[in-house]
Amino acid sequence: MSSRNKEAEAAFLEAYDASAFERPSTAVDTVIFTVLHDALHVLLVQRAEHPYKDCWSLVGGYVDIHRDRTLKETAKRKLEEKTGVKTPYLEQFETIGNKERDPRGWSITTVYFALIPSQDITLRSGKGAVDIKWLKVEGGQVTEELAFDHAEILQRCTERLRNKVLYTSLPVYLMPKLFTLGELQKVYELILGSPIEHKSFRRRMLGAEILEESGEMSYSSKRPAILYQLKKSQDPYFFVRNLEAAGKSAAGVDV
Amino acid sequence: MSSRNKEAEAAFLEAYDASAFERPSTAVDTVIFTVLHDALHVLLVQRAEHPYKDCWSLVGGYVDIHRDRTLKETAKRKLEEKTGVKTPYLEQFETIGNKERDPRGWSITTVYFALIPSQDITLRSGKGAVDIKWLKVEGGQVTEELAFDHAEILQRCTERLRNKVLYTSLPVYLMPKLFTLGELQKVYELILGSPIEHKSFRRRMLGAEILEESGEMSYSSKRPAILYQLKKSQDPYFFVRNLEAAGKSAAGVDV
DNA sequence: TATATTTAGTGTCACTGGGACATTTAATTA
DNA sequence: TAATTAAATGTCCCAGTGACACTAAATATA
Repeated sequence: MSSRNKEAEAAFLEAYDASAFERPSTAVDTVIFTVLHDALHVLLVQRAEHPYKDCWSLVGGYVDIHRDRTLKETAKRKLEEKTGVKTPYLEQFETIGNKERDPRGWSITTVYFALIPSQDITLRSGKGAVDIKWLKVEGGQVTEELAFDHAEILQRCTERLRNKVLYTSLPVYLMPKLFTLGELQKVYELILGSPIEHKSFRRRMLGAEILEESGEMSYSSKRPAILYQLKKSQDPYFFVRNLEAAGKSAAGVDV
Repeated sequence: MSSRNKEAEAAFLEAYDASAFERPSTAVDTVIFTVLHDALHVLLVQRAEHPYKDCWSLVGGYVDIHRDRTLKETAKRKLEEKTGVKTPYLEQFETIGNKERDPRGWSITTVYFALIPSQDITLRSGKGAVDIKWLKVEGGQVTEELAFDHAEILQRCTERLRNKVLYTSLPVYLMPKLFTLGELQKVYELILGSPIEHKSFRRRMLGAEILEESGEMSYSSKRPAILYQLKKSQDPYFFVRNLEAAGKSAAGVDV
């Protein structure tokens, strides 16, 4: 539960001089996904300052025109500060700009989404944040109340992820270096929310020629499985043909 | 030929005080496509002011935080000012933000792309533009030198359009109210740059259930053709299954 | 040691969508 | 009246994939 103090926030906004700017504020927010305990999770930080003080929000911040050379650099910088991950799968999702989303006035945020494996990550709150944590995403939603329009962003972004997973190999970026096809399939199923016929799945993944056998095997309880890895210098993005009939209407289109 | 005066521009930039802003400038640019004389065209305006004075550029401008409620409204306003079209197919393409794209300093532009039928359009230069015209797009390029990074934007946006045309019905937004399947197929072929098998094309378009017979016929020289129209309240966006094998790597992904 | 269990991985069939291409249809024009 | 041309349909075949049965290889247990 977040404990947003509406009165303190009102006082803060009272003192805030929005008319000082003729330009919208420009931020970057990143929806950072990972798979944890067999569920899709998103990284959230608890805000240390007004507005939405103490509320949870996506990882993001203002573009720093002195430090950042590009928008994407802003996203990478914030992401690395929080997770230590330097080379995530990072894709621009959409840009939202309007008068209402931030009580301080006209603001623009460019939303990225990142996919990172949950291994080897040590979360750091850093300045500007009280706390930081992974939260389970179910049906595009999270149990905490989110700051600004972040709930809506998360919803749309999750839909986009699901939509892309139908015809791409994006989930490989949620996997550790080595993984079995069974493990990969589980991640697909967990994002899509429905089981996939395993023979078809193997046929498609192997047919896409984006994976290669690592030479090692996974010795769990039962029959060992081949450990695969992403081929070197593989495009970060590629089609794997349709998984079932793709829905009629497309997600992620700004109409 | 544009006649950009580099010395005058240098003087202008000399006088320009970039340090007055701690925020990037925020603009919207729209790649407005149409089909004219059996070729894909893009709408360009000739700049009246520095920088890139007299150069041709995409239709766009700064977000006006007093007039515009949303980013998309900025795009629509500019587009209507130039073409008179109020309800184009308008989709957000991508946002580019960096230090170098504008000589005045850090700038962000959100790029939209619009599809409009070439009928019923009367171009208006309006203020800020010396001239305005449609220019043929060939291989994602145009014969004029474009301002800022607009040549690159056009290139990428054209690629995205082509990619989408492979599996969507977007070209219907380039058509007049009534059109025959033959005419629609020509537009597909012209964007894709390769012929499409006509039986498959009809099967797909009619199978998508997005068109309906208007009741009227097109009486040209030979056998008359059924005039179709877009179904009322049709999603502005929908899949029509694959046209041939979709390429391996996806366009439009910000890596 | 033998058998059950479980997950990994394969074989194969049938269905579907779409490319290829031949055929028919309906108008105009010579 | 026949030729011409684009519109529209008929049909075949093939690739990709869902469905599902089957084999394989390890551990667990009797």
